Amino acid sequence: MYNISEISKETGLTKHTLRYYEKIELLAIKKDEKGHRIYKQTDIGALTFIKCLTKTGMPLDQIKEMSSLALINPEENAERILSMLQIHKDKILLDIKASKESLKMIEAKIETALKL
Amino acid sequence: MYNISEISKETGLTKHTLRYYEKIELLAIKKDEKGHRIYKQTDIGALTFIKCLTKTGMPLDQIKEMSSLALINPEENAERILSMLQIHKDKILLDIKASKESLKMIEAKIETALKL
DNA sequence: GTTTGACTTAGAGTAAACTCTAACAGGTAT
DNA sequence: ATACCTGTTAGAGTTTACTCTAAGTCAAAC
Repeated sequence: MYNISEISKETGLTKHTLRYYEKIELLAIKKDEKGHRIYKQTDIGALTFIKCLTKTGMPLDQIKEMSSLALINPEENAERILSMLQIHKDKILLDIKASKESLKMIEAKIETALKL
Repeated sequence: MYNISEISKETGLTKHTLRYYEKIELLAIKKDEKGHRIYKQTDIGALTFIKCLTKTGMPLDQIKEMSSLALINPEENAERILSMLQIHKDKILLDIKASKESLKMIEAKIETALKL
C-alpha cells in the first residue's frame, strides 16, 4: 500500500496528474478513513501501462475506453480490447517508420551543411 | 509558382495552417498585386522540412528560431543550426528507442491476453 | 500551541498547434 | 447581374493533457 507521494515518485507522474487521471475516471483508487488515496501494487502496473500508451500517442479517452471495457466485462470485451491494442501497436510501428524517414531527411540536411 | 490551394494539396498542410505559419513568422511568402500568396518551389522544400521537424516533435518556436538564424546570417549561424539539428536527431533516436520499449510492453500485454 | 507539511477538493488557468468564423474582395460562369 | 468560387484579414474558439490555486483538514514537530 502506498500514498500519492510514493506513487508519484514510483511512476514519475505528478500528484496533480494522478488526481487528474482519477477525475477523468481513467482509474479508481480507494481512500482511507481520512479520505487519503491508498494505491496498491497493481495500480503501479496499470499506471505504468497507461504511461506507455500515452507516450506512444494513445489519447486518454481511448485508454479510458479500454480500461472501462476491461473493468466492466473482461471476458466479453477481451476481443475488442485486443483489437484496440493491436491497432495501436501497428500505429507505433508506422510511427517508428516515419521517424526513421524524418531522421534520414535531417541527416541529409546536416550532411549538406544546409540552409533551411 | 503556386497558390495556397496547390501548396496545401502538395504539402498536406491546410490553408489555415499555411497562413498560421506565416502569422507566427515561421516563413515569409510574397504576395501578388491582389494580395494573394505566391509560393515558390523552394517553399515546398522548406515546408516539407518543417513538417518533418514538427512530426518528430520539434516545437514550432524552435523551428522558427532555426529558420531565423538561417535567414539572418547563414554562415555565422551554421554551427548553431547544425548543433540544433544534431540534438534533435539524437532526440529522435531516443524516441524510437522508447517506442520500441513501449511496443514490447504492449506486445507482452497482447500475449498474456490481458487485463488492464 | 502553533507552525509545518502531508493530504483533500473544486475549479480556474496554461501551452501548443491549430481550426474556425465573419466579413469582405475579385474573377469566372450562367 | 447574380451566384459561386477563389482568395484575403483579424481575431475568437478548440483540443489535449495537464498544472496550478485557494481553501480547507489533520497529525506530527518544536
